[in-house]
Amino acid sequence: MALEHAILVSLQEKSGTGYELARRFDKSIGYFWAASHQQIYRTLKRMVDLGWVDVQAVTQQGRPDKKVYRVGAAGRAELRRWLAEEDEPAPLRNDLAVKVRGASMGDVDKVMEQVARHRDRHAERLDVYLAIEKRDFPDPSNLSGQRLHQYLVLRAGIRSEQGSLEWCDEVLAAMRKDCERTPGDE
Amino acid sequence: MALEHAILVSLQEKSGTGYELARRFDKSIGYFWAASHQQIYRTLKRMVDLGWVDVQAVTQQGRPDKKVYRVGAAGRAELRRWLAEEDEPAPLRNDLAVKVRGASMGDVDKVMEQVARHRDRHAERLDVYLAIEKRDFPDPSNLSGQRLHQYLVLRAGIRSEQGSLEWCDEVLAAMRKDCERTPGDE
DNA sequence: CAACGCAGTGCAACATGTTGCATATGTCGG
DNA sequence: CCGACATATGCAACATGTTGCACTGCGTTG
Repeated sequence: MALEHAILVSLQEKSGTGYELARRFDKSIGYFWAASHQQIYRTLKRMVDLGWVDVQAVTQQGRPDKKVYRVGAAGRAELRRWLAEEDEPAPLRNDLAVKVRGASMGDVDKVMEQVARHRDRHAERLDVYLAIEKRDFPDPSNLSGQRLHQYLVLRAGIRSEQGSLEWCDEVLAAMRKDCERTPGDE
Repeated sequence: MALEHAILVSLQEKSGTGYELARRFDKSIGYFWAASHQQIYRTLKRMVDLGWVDVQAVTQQGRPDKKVYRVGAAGRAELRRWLAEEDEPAPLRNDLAVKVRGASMGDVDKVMEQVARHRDRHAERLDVYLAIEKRDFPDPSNLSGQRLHQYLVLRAGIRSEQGSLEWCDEVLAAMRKDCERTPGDE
């Protein structure tokens, strides 16, 4: 598992509260590892028990108190261990593909609508990523170290969305053509 | 959720036992929706309780008895309902990307080894998919209906593996170049 | 003959993720 | 002034997925 590890990476980049982490997981890190705030709070607690992170309560005025988390020595060791660990690519879970495979068992048009909707979502995401690329990494060939790694992860997001988008278009084109050829039946 | 629905699609294509389903989920359907046999047995039981599928016990000689599952009317209705249902693309969970993002917090070379291993895995998968494409769909432009849908799902697998592979190569190239430029430090 | 793999079903315990709710305070707009 | 929104943390119940084990009986291989 890796939510702990995603949190370690994020906290190592910058210490912060559970709340702040939750917001990071709504953007940047969250683009390739999703997590809700409940999951984050629960996991942070466990990580404190494991000794991976240290907490520091901070009393605030005008705002609720907060707890700042920092990666400790044990956390850094665990992170290094995990980074070097061998693991297999996670098996796929593509529900839209399941729908396409079963399309003829229901309303084909409705399935095509779903594909079109996903297509648009992927296009939106892609726009977001491309905007970030343009804004934050205008000259990618000169990046190095941590900045380079951040850029490469963004590239994963871009490629992934582009791939999904193109597949949706391929599906729509093929299914439209098939509808024309076999009008009204199936 | 969709394991039930993936099972409905698979059973609708062809009735069978839990064991047979488990093997299908090790190939074809399983290429885009993974499931273990325990999950499948448990889910089949629930689907019987829901009235979506019918069971028929078959006593065999020389082999353990088996239970053949068939999609019933309620199951077909549920499948049609789900196929038409709107849902959002699932959030990403890319642990390799997390490792790349955190690479400089550990042994960069080890992370590159992981990327290279994933690269090879994706290349293997891609070969499998391309072989299936060649064998089962030599002339894709003439497909229609269910066969077309099967083909399109295979295309999703091909595109996905190709995308992952290319990303791994991009990462390896960029990180190697970065290592040469900043030898020994960081 | 023992060990292993295939066919076949299943439980129990655990890990992880989701959903809904609870709680507190300050600011800002209508 | 009231409600919405941001800040900030958390529990409880549930759904889903993972891991390890148990049991049967046949055929093959060492």
